[in-house]
Amino acid sequence: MKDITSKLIGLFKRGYCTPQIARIAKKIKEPSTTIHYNIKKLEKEGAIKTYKAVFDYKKVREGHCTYILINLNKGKYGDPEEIAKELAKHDNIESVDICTGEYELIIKLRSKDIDEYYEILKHLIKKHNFSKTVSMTSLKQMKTEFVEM
Amino acid sequence: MKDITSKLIGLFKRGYCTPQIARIAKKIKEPSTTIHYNIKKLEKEGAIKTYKAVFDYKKVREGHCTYILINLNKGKYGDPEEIAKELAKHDNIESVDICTGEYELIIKLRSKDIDEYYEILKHLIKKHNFSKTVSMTSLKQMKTEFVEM
DNA sequence: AAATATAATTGAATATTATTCAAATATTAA
DNA sequence: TTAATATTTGAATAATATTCAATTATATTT
Repeated sequence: MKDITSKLIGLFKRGYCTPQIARIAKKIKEPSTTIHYNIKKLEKEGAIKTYKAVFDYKKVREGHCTYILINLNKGKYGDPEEIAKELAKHDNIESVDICTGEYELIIKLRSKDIDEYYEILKHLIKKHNFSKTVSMTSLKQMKTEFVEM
Repeated sequence: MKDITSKLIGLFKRGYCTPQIARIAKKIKEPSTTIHYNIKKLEKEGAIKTYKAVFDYKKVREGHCTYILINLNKGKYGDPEEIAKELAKHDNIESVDICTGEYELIIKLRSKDIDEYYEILKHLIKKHNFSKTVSMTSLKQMKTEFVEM
């Protein structure tokens, strides 16, 4: 066996998809060349970042999902934006936002299970020296990435 | 003018895209028929929910982004799952999770600006009778839907 | 208001890509 | 070991995206 599946999941997580121009043309009853023109325009303007897949994350071994509110340690440990950029590179982190309110950062972390979640969080706290974290684990995901589950 | 753009954004928010089989085949150096077979399998299993676009949300009039932590009013106002399902239908809400911790729900809300955000939140509080909400507005979105910004 | 420039729409032709099918190979179950 | 099932693959076909040139609409300038 070649395990093409996991390669596909990796690629689809952030790209390797494309619009269905013919289907859209039928749907909104316009010529496909018009649709094509307008899509290319959105892409050139940078309004569209990428085309990607949305998964049933339980079925792709990322069923555990936690929102983590983070307080950073001020001073010598680098500025929040740098830390946020670092976090954004992590493959298990779906989103990273610098926020208003009690916490400086909010991240959404997906993992296989609670054990993997714990290992990742432990590692992140150590690496970036967070002064405080509050975790909210999802018991039921009703909607993700604008897609109802 | 036909304003095809806003129709496209609406459709791409949750679908009307498809995998690029030929490009994947080149990338991982396997025959495109093999890629095709494996993708169809993932789709049949329900592992892939949809293919969609990710936007630069500032450029599609959804630049304001807030995480809202919610406490529900117990009792007569319906169970959390029903409310979550209702919220999930809302077009400005990117995600809805039922959570552990101090708050029962966490939602991610995208709007044009702070005024629209305020109107939507006011409406939601009134409609679903939340007992408490805490808002964390994103000052900078470093990553969304697994896509770095 | 007219003239000009720019942007958007569209049909026809072409290039690219997905899909189907049948056969071969590999894996799993009996 | 055999039979059943799942996966891989090349060749042929069907469907789709893309290019191009022409038309129409919109915005800008005089």
